[in-house]
Amino acid sequence: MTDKASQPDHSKPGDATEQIQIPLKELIKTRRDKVTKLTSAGINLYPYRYERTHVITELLENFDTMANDETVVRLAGRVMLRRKMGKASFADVRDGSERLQIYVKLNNVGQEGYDLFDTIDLGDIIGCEGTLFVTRTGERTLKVTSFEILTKALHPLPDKHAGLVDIETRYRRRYADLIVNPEVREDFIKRTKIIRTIRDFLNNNDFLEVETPILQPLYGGGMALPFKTHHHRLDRELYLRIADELYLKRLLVGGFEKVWEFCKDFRNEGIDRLHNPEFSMIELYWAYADYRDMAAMFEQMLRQVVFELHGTYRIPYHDHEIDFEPPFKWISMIDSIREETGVDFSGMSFEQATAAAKKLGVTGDGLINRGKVIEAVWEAKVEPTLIQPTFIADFPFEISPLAKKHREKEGLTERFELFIAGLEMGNAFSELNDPVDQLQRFLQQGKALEAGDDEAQPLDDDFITALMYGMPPTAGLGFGVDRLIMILTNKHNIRDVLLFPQMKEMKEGSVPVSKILAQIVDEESTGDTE
RNA sequence: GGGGGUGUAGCUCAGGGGUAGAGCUCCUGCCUUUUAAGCAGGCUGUCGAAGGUUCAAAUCCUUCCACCCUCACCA
Repeated sequence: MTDKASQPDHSKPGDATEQIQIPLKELIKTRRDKVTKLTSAGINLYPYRYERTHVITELLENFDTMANDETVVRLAGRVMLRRKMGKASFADVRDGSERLQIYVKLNNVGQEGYDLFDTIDLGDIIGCEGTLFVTRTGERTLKVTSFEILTKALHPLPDKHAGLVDIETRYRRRYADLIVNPEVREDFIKRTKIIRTIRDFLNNNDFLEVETPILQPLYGGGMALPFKTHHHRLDRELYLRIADELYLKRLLVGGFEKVWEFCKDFRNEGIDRLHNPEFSMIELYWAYADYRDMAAMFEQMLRQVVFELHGTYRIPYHDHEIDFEPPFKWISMIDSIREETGVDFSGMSFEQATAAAKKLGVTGDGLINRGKVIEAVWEAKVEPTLIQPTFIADFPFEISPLAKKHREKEGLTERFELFIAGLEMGNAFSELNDPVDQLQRFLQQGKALEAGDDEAQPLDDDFITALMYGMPPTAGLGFGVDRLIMILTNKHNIRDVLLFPQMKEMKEGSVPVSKILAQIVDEESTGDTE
């Protein structure tokens, strides 16, 4: 078919004059040729709108009645399969709700219409009008009396049976993944549903949804490396937020008593199955409450979200069944270590704790204070064992610079984290509101920064100023939305709950599709075809 | 960053020093209730990239790139 008389130009890759010789080009060209041919025949393959009477689920719900009444209906969707038998054809059309078979017969659409239907490729988006009937094999079907092409697809669809399996392509071209893998679509609908349920819960509990800066002059509220950027007019460094905590607390100072934010946060750290550089957190702050109150509310929220999605409190996650029926287990960090190892770290000095940790086989570079040592022991010995929802409470003072000192326990803070299936699902404090204490914590963090802890938090002068105006006693909570969704949709990798996960740049080995298209169009205009 | 694995047609995958393979897609023909429609015929490849070994490399070696799993650190 293709004339190979002219040798491909073996110039450098990326050279625009290089002749692309791959099958994909022929597939695209075949489709493109249909467009030019039909366009010159006066048919617009990219029209502006189509008047639908129903989406497919609506047709299926009222199928018998509408079939009996021979109601004329109009639907639109993508052609997923085609079965041609001479002068009649079947096709499967999928819209945003469901799939339906259509039946296109020469007698019903005329020669011109049937010829047009012949040009349709898998992936094209069409609109059709007709009546409903059931085939003799029992399949509910639309008998088409007229149709039009609403969008011509130039790129072929993945395999109609096997679908799109390659994980890398699924992430890089999520649109293709969504077209051919309906279960992926379902998972992302679940994501939206989960977030909506949380939003409803917070609204119903009189929490005010607010928005605070993503571009921050100073980062804080978490332990992480930030993304840095530069504002030209202001000529100053700005950071993408790693958390919104310090801004929400300023609102507590300002008199809002229950606030929350759905926040996109950014952390300049590794990418793996649990981490994406941008991710979603929900943070909420509740005046006149403490961390115990927050734990009770968090339980109720999760309970409601789980039930809303699954209709039960016990859900599968990999090899486990997770039971979300409150109350969740509550245990202090130090007690949990003692339960697991028999070693009691309470009251230990830095030196004693280091020695005890060493005996347990826990050592490391970053263990620069007592709190870090205890945390490291806990992470090694306890965290992996936490399958059922468990609150770990009362973290060491040194690793909790924004939490209030524990009202009874020396060296600890009023802080909990929730763990489910070994994943951290939330972090909450009785929020530190004594400006002097907070100032001292910041100064201590400054020392940690100097000591090589590059995740220690910088001093935020305006935040201290705000606390000097007075923040009421407050409980605060932040939790990772993506991880919660992972648990609730039984996904092992954060990329499966992010529509467009961060990927490295593709550098070699593939021809840009747009370049193929540009070359085809170029050949059309120069008449250099066939 | 360490260890293990993968990369072959648009998609799903075989092959494994000597002519590049299959199914689906696509193209042509037949077929007016099929359904992964069927039947007959046909087109299609920088075998991830760059080097090396060899008479000969998709295959063996080295380096690099991307992706997956895993370990260490962070949500």
